[in-house]
Amino acid sequence: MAKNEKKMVDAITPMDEDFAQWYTDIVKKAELIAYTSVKGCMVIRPYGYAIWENIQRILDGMFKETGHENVNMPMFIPESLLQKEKDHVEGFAPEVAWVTYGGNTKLEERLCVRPTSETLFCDHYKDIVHSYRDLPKLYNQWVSVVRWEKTTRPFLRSREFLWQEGHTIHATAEEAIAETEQMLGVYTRFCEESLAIPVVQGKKTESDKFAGAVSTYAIEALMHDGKALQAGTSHYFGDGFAQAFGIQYADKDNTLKYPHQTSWGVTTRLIGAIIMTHGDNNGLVLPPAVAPIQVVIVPAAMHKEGVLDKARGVCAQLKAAGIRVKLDETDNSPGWKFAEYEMKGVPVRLEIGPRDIAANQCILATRHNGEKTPVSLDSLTESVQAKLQEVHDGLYAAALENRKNRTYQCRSIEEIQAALAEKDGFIEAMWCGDEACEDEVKAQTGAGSRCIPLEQKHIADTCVCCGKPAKCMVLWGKAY
RNA sequence: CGGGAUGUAGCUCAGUUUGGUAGAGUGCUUGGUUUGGGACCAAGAUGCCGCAGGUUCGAGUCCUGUCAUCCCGACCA
Repeated sequence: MAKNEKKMVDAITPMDEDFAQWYTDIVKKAELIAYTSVKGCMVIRPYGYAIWENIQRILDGMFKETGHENVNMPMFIPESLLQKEKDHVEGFAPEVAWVTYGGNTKLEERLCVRPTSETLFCDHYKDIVHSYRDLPKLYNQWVSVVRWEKTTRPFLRSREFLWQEGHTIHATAEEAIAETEQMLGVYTRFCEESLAIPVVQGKKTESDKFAGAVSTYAIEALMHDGKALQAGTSHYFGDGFAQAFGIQYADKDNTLKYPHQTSWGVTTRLIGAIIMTHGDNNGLVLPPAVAPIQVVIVPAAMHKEGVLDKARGVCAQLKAAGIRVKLDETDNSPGWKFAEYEMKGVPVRLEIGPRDIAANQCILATRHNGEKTPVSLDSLTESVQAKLQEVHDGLYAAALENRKNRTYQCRSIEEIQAALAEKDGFIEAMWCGDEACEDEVKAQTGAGSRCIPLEQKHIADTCVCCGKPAKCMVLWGKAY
């Protein structure tokens, strides 16, 4: 026992000791990723990819429900195309990867590997949008993009990452703005209802906007270590891209007009958010909606007559009810299996042994709080389904509680410094709207502006930095 | 891109100071005993010592370069 305990401690670095190492241990030991020989490019292993597939499936359904269609753009962008919108190219140029040869032929024009696909969509919209009848186009694609980051971390910042990028084009600014807001809402619902991650919706400040956008909205989540993670973004472009790319449509009154565009995206970073929101010192903790395995069945005294048959029966029954269930029939010891599936964050574990079978029950253990309760085999499916919902609610409540405990309202830079000296977290503080103050707060506290929350609070009358009249409340925090 | 650390078996690492036959634990394979919180015994397999140069009779060990990973900053989903 003592030996076993030591092993488990060795298995993973405690969160409080070294949060970054804890994170790295989890992504490797839960078999989410493997490194490759190219910096910042990782193998997303089956267990990690299965989480992404669940994210995709749910989000894709939400996109379809709101009228979007999937398309697929090429991964190469000619340099001249990338350069059509000035702010956009300036924002992305430093981190694009280039292709200059096709086979052994030097290309006449070098091609950039897409860091994002606004330019490709615009080039296409130019050809297919001519009339108000052609609008809107509500497109999305699930692809990978490349950004040549200097420092990389699995899921949080890799050079190639998987994402979805929605690109829509509308007749009017109002419609486009409504779309931007709608998709921010979709992301918020998804994070809260499927990932059990509470988020703050807000607008980015001018300095933090997406390259080429009129306005950028984002959802911000607070990780377990008190750092902020941007979990999704939604941009309104106005007609700037349309002008740069020459996209025009004839309106009902036969005048030529520039359409208005949006784009929005979430990435595999969401998996990083799940890890850092719900994980603990025993490993990953997955929200049931995206867990590749929702229920693992661990038979005890597996060799005893009837145990395996019963376990298989239970497995089939849960599977028939649409639950993602796995029965582990390997000859590893039960203790090994407990630790293994805890590491992998499986939300619910069922233990079935001779004693349980005799009592017509099994033991149901929940990963997030370690509780074990006996449940009757007669109503097992219902019990498991109810428990999965309970787990989700418990995860969400705990994450919300953590955010609440770590959100500080500050009226001066000194108060911010004092709050962050205790523990990193979100700072709610007023801002005059001046970029110099934004920079000053970051320089003095380490906390940058995360967003201007849609839900505003009145903390004070004056800017936290310069003391001039405040325009709005800003959410500040140290960021990933 | 600056500062620091590390690359040796699938994994964690020792060996580098003082150059001389490639090591341990764990995992893996096989057989047996086990199985209600990471079981035990026995036998076996596994190495471009990150990569490229150099010094040397001889390099895991010394020198130069390079690549990757981790941490801390600046930039970013």
